[in-house]
Amino acid sequence: MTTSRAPGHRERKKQQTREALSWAALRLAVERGLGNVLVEDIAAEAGVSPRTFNNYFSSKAEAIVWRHLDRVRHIAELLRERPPGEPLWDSLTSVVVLPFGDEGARPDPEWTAGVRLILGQTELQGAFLKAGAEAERECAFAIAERTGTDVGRDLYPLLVAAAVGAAIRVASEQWLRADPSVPLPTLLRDAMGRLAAGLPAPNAE
Amino acid sequence: MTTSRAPGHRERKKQQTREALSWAALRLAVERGLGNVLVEDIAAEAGVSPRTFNNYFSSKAEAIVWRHLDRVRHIAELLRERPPGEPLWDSLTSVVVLPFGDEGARPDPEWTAGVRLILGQTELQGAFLKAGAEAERECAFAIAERTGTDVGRDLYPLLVAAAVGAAIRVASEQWLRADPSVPLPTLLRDAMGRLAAGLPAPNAE
DNA sequence: CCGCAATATTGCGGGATGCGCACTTTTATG
DNA sequence: CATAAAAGTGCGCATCCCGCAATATTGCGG
Repeated sequence: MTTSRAPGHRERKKQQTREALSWAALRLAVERGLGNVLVEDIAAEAGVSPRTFNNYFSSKAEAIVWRHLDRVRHIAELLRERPPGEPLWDSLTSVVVLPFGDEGARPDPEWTAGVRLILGQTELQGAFLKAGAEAERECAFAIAERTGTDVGRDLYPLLVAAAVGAAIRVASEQWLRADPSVPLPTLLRDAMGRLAAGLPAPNAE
Repeated sequence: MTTSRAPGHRERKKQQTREALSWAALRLAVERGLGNVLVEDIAAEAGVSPRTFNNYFSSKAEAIVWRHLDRVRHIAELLRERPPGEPLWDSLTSVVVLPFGDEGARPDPEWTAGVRLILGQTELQGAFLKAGAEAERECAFAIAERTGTDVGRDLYPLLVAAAVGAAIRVASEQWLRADPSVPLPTLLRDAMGRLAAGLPAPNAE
């Protein structure tokens, strides 16, 4: 649980194995389809026994989605590093955009394929959302610190975290769907801006 | 079993069976714990063969969560029935609160137990969230009609739907956690109000 | 540098699941 | 009433998830 006083070198290798497994799972699933990948294959790809796979992940889906979770998890940390004076929603927006590369940056085909796989395969969506929810809870704590609220009693921090999670999710979906490719950070900023503005109905026209 | 006398309502019986299965799954899982319930038991409880269970649901989790999905699904319909003049967020709030009973109403122990089970058991959360996401997509269409936007091109309707879904989720969790029981509709209104207000940081004090 | 204790990995095995396939029963239609 | 369509059923298999116990690896103190 507490990561602090470990000598690290052992934990390090574990994390390495975990990453290798997650990576292998994603790669195989992308290239030959989720249904045609056995746990056995993933383990082989990562150089461990099939049984070991389940020491790290309790399902294929969990393994594939883990990289995402790890990524979004950083958002909470990043949020804590923001200058305390900054308005909350400015912090949130910066922090949400950050892990997804700079505005004009590379799509990163590896990442794109992963997102496409996850959002496409029905069986992964559950795990994906669940991972997202976990990440949200961590963010909620950071938000609570920031706003002087209590995760246990006030609904505010969890609500904000969930809303932000929703924004990320929706922006990502739209990003994949967008025909003339629009940079994800742009979509994220748009979504966050609307949230902060109270999601007013767009003056249609 | 009741043979529906009216012709054509084969669909009716199917729905009936589906409901029986979902109901049985929920009931058994609540009373003896999810891990101690076999598909076989659920099927027996509903009076069909185990194989038939999988014709309706592809997992225990899906069966349990289905009732929830069915419930939330109505929100989209309800939204379409609102007077077109009403401000969007007023409509949304009404419609969100509606399926969960009136303000001062019954807790409905059956429902409470179900929610508690779903939010507690890790294995159900994925399915639960996935079902929620599906419901959100349906709501998005209703919102798009209402606001003259396009689900395929604009990110607005999906964003609003996802935010509303987040509000429902968070409010429900808080409702279970609340020590001096607070009515769920109250929490829902609170959450929706904050969303519509742009989730301003509460003036701490 | 060595042996010991903690921890990680592995193999085995069983219970349960999800689903394809073919067969039987029920229901709707002409 | 005959017959086709659709739902329910039984069987079997590939896979999965996990507990348990044995083994290998790692880190630490002497």
